[in-house]
Amino acid sequence: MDKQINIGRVLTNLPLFQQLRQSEIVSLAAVAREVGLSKGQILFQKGAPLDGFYVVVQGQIKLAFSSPQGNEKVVSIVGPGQSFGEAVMFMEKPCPVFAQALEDTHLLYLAKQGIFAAIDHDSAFARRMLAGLSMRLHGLIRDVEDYSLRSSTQRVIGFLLQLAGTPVSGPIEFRLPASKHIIASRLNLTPETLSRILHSLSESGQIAVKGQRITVLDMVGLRQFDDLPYPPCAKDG
Amino acid sequence: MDKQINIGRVLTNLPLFQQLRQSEIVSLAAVAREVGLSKGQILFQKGAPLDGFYVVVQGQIKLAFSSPQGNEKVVSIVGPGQSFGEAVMFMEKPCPVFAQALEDTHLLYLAKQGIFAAIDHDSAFARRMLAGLSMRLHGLIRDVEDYSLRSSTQRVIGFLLQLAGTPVSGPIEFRLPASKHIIASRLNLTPETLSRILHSLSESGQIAVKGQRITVLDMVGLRQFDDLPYPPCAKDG
DNA sequence: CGCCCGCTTGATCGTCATCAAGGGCGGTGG
DNA sequence: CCACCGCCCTTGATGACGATCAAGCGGGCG
Repeated sequence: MDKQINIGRVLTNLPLFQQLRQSEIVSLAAVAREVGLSKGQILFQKGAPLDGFYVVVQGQIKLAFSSPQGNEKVVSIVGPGQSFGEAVMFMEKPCPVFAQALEDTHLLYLAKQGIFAAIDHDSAFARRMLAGLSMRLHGLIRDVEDYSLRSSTQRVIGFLLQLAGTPVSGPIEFRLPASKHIIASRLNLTPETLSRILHSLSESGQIAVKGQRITVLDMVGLRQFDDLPYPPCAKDG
Repeated sequence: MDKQINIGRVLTNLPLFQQLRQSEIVSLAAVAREVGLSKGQILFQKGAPLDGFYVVVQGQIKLAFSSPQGNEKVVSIVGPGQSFGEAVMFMEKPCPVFAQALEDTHLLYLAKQGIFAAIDHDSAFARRMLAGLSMRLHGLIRDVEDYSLRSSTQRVIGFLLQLAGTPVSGPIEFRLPASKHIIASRLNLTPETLSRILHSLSESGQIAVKGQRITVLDMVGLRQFDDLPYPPCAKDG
């Protein structure tokens, strides 16, 4: 296995650590541990304490919880360059979600001692952590907003538009970042409902679906397309 | 108006600033501004930038957003000693919610320059801010969990139990922290549904309701009471 | 070739929102 | 002190959205 990764290099490329001094990167790297997970493996269970946090180097981690009835709700899908677990680390409470690898995944584990040291040395780093957590918070508020006052179709549309990226005119193609039932859960839908919504969107000529491959035909049109199954004219035919 | 508040004293009593040196409290107090709001007044609109954050000295602030259709969803009800807006301040992005006084309210506004200075001087303060944001994040995740995989009855029960405080046996009485339609929105319910649920809970002998005054008759019983209108035996008669 | 898994499609059901009135309580004014 | 009004809250009837249950389909891989 010569796929040995250069921890310092990975850290340097993370947004969080972008402006850290080299010496600090080195000390962080010293407390970093590599973690390999194979697809389906659980990294930690809901309720576990965390003495550090994780950075995804390669692969994908899902954060989720499940109801007593066995239903599972995906809170977040974490990809390369992104991190998770900071909040739990700072809070020193049981983790509210569990973490599972969606594919073979390579992580870095950063123990809190190193992070605290970096905070002590460099208040700009502290600010960046604060900004990072704030972004995370913002994202969750968006989720709450979505779940609270948007229909399932609107959530799907929002999700697709987000994946499509910067609004340009003309068709855009991309892949779903995970299997459809994972996406469905992330959007608080059943797989059946997601399937029907994608179907109806493609029937109305807004998108094209081919497996995980989605083509948004017209971003502005899709954004307008708010819920209206048969809006103007043409109820017949 | 001799009801002049002592800013330093208020700050000292906040959990966030508990262990700050006196000198730091003084410099924070120097950048703090008092803000008075009367009931119903909007503090800031959704989308506004924030150059600092707020602490509630007295009164109540609701944080909410509203859909294009005019529906309003309360994200949080902030009471005395609690703060809000930190995340937006650190993020330097438009605020995802608007803030409105639920009653005549007295706030402290802390400009970010002062906070950043405190972070620079005292990394323990930085950690406490990080822990604070992490708690907030945790709370939002709980909300998402509630909305995603709990029924409306379960959400109401959870809310009541939280208000009831530490689990003791025997009846506990308390007041709802706001009018019922605000509570309903906070729980992602319509007022009608909340009313019906409270009614059914009191019919089943779990609670008693008198205006904003709630009596939980038995906390463990209520916690068990998960959704089951006719749970054990007796399907007949 | 055949199996398994992820996805789709159809039929039905439940939960909760919506629409529409009807109380009750507090506040104000006569 | 009583009458009136407005605001919450309640109660009832109905409907829609999305979940659930139950098959079918298709494609990748052994």
